[in-house]
Amino acid sequence: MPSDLGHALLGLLARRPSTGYELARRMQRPVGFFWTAGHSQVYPELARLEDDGLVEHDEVPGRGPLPTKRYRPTAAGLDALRTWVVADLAPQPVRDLEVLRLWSLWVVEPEAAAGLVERVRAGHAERLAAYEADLASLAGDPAALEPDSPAFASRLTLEGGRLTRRAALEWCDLMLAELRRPR
Amino acid sequence: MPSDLGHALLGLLARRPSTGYELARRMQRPVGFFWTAGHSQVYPELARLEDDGLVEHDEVPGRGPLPTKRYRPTAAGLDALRTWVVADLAPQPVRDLEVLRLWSLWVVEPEAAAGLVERVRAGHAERLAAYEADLASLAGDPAALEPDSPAFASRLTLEGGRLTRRAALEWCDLMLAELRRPR
DNA sequence: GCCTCATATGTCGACTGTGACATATCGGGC
DNA sequence: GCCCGATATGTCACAGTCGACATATGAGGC
Repeated sequence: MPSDLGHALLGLLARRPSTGYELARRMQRPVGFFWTAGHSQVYPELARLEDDGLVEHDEVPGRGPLPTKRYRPTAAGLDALRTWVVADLAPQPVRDLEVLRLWSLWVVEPEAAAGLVERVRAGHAERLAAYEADLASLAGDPAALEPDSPAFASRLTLEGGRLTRRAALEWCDLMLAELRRPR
Repeated sequence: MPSDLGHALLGLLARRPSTGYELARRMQRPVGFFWTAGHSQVYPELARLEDDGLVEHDEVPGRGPLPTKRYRPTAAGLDALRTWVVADLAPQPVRDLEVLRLWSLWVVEPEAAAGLVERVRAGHAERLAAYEADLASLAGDPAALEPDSPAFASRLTLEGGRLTRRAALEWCDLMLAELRRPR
């Protein structure tokens, strides 16, 4: 039973075989849009997946001090991924530091509060731009319309990011209007 | 320097003095909408905050085996909260298990994928209902319009939840339409 | 009278996640 | 010729989180 991180790695490898180093980079982007991991998590997790027979590797020429290993999922690994994707999932607790701060917005002056909201808004705008850039690069790809293609799933998750970030921007504008309403 | 959890507790106590037990409940709802903690986290964190002089307590009659302590923030605690609210914050990494699964949606049959999306949609709908219930209970409160009132910050965060969950529902409907489009 | 639930505080071990440390090579710019 | 950054794999210590364990009382239902 791999962890969530293990399934994230299986999801990456199902799209394309990779070395641990490449996986760590792919965990920053595009997967980092909704799940992140550093290389110090990736390497031990790959070893566990291999122990469980869910991935296998061969060695390729590389530039590191240790042998460079290229991993790919086994048939059992793909099965585990398919099972996990549609398995029951508990209601997900939200963990959002920005909203936690906004919840205590009333303790500071409206002026300072508006400054905070501006910064939060900028973060959402930046993310929205990243989503739209990635969506644009998928726009011409006919595979993005086929439900059994990775590009299809990529497009849908990016659409989700776009919709939620747009809503977040709308929310920030609402807050700014209220904080700056003359009183 | 308290942790994020410590600031969350200060934010709760700034609204209303509470016992550790009450704080643990309040961390499930309403704060649990965007940050959760169990009582096993709350008690040690309260002790740390008291060591740092940010909260203080008196003992009140109670039904537990140990003395029941009611905590309130000190002046230093309120200062720490105000400072933290508007402090610089690093871009927040997203960590969303549902989206991580959806990103591997392409490995399963569209039928099964649609089932997953239906369940995700139901979770969003449930949360949206909770936000709207809490918003309704604030609707008649004139304090919810005053930026220096806790009710004001509560209302804004709930509005944010409403907007983002509505966007999530819209997204789920989009995915369902694509997965069930005849081919 | 008894059982159960809510009140109430706390500890402990397991797991996860983060950043720093360690090591070594190849390619490109100065 | 030299330094730097990217490639490449791994370990370790620390902090945060979560569920289980431990304990004890008062209130209400049966």
